[in-house]
Order: sequence, then structure tokens, then C-alpha cells
Amino acid sequence: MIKKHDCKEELRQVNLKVTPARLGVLAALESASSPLDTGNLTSYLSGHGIKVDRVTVFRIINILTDRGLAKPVLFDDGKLRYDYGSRPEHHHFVCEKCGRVEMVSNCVLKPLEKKLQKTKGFFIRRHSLEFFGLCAKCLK
Amino acid sequence: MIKKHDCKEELRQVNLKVTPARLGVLAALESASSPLDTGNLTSYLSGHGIKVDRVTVFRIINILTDRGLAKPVLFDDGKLRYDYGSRPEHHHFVCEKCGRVEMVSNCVLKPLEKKLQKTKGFFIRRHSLEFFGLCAKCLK
DNA sequence: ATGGTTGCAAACACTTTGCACATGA
DNA sequence: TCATGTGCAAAGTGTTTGCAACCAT
Repeated sequence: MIKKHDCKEELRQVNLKVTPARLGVLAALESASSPLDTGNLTSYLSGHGIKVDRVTVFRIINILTDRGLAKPVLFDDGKLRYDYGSRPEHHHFVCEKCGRVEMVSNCVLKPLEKKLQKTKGFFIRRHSLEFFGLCAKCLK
Repeated sequence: MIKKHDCKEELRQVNLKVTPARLGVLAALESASSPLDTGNLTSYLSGHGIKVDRVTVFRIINILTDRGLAKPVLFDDGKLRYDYGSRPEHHHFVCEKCGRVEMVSNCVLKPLEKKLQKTKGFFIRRHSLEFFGLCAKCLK
């Protein structure tokens, strides 16, 4: 029987030792429906009986980002949040009133990127795209 | 004879008093070809003989942003930069090697935004979009 | 055993706040 | 004059660093 996401295995594959804190961070990212900041992660861990220092959370999230297991997302507040690394490419809609975050998957930028590559010579590695506004509930 | 951008007038139009520091910040933003952070602004001011405290620069840039005279831009380093407010809508390409920033004007997101509005009920006020990669020079 | 990991204290960078003084309208 | 703007000191966040102790392999 094969688990869909084996966090231990993920860690080993990128040469990281398996520790409770790292497993916890991966689990948190995987289960979250929207990106988490380091505060969220710390609470998640302590809520699951894993006691870690803030500093360790920063170190873990940084190394996971380096190794591609987490992806940084920047919203308008300037605070870094992190997304589970192996989700398909997507962007976010953030409700400015209730803070709700929804994933947006249809990305229509490939053609534009190709055009920029041709006309300006840019080699585009990636882009960041987030939408801000009001969600259906807050609109009422 | 009409000046293209009269900073004093811009300030008055949004009910702000005209002060040397504010004029300097507006001039800096207007003349810059890429967004500036508060450090850049402070240097620009002192370089032009206008002596201001960091704190004042923060206050000025915040109020200009409130009133729409400046626009905040967030790159991947998480540091806030600011763009001159009354430029036409555009996004940026950031070279990850040399740090060069170029404006990208062709935005193709309107149709996607409309679709999201219809299917999900989001009222989208704005979006952030930046591209990251290597510029033509750094590619060689 | 030993090199990678963590906790703790401290340092850092960026931004905001409080209050008294200064200045533009 | 008087509301607004500014300087200075201090506090608040989010993040990184140094070092000794700890633990996964």
C-alpha cells in the first residue's frame, strides 16, 4: 500500500534528516488549503504536540523552500506565506475583507511569457500572480 | 505653459500640504524607471539637499499610497517598493541576476478576471503580477 | 561517532507609534 | 492661528545569526 504523500520519503529525497518538526511543517503545508505563515506553522506544530522554537520554523521553511518542498507566496501585507511544494501551478484570490484565500488555477500567461521572450529576450523562470478583491460572501 | 506633472498641484488635489519632503518623494518616484524602496527615497532626498528622517519618508509614502499618488509593488524579497501613482497599468520583469527591472505593459488578465467574476462571484479590484528570470544581458 | 538539527539569546532590517516642536495655508 | 507635518526616541514585527547542546543516521 502506497501513501500518496510520504513526508518522510520527501525529506529523504532531498537529503534532509527526518525530524518531528520537519514532518509537522510538511503535514501542515499539505493539509492547508491556503498558504501559511511561520506563525501559523508554529501554532500548528504546538497544537499537534510538537514543541519548536520560532527560529527553527524559519530554518525549516527556508530549507524546504530551497529544496523545492515548499513554495513562498507573497500577499499584499508583505508577509511571507508558504504553500505545499508539489501542488500543480496555481495562483490565489485574496478577499480584502474576510481574508479568505482561494486557489485560481487557470493561468493564461504562457503566451505573454513567450512573447516577452521573443521581443525582449527575457528568460522567464516564473511569475507571481495574485488577485485581490471581495469574495462572494463579503459582496452581499 | 502647462507642466506635464505638477507635483504641487497633485498634492493639493488630494488635500495634502506642499512640503519639500513630499515634493522630493514625488519627484523621485516620477523620475525613477523602476519602483523605489524607502531607503532609495531617503537617499534621493538627501542627495537633493532635502534632509528628512526615515520615519517621515515612511509617513509620506504611506499617505501618498492612501491617496493614490504612489503605488506599492512587492517583489520576491518581501521589501515594499513604490511606483509613481499615475502611470498606466503595468507590471514588472525582474532579472534575478542583475536586479534590473523592466516594465511590462501588455496585461492579458482581463478575460480571466471576468471569468472568475462570473464563475466564482469574486469582485476583483486589482491584481499583482511580476515576472522573474534572466534578462537578455545576463543570459549571454 | 559525527555531522546535521535545534534552542536560546541576541542582532538585524523594516515599519509604526507617541509626543513635543515646527511649519504651511 | 491652527491643523498638519516632522524629528527623535522607542517599541513592534518578521527574520537571521552564533554558539553550545542534541539527536538522526
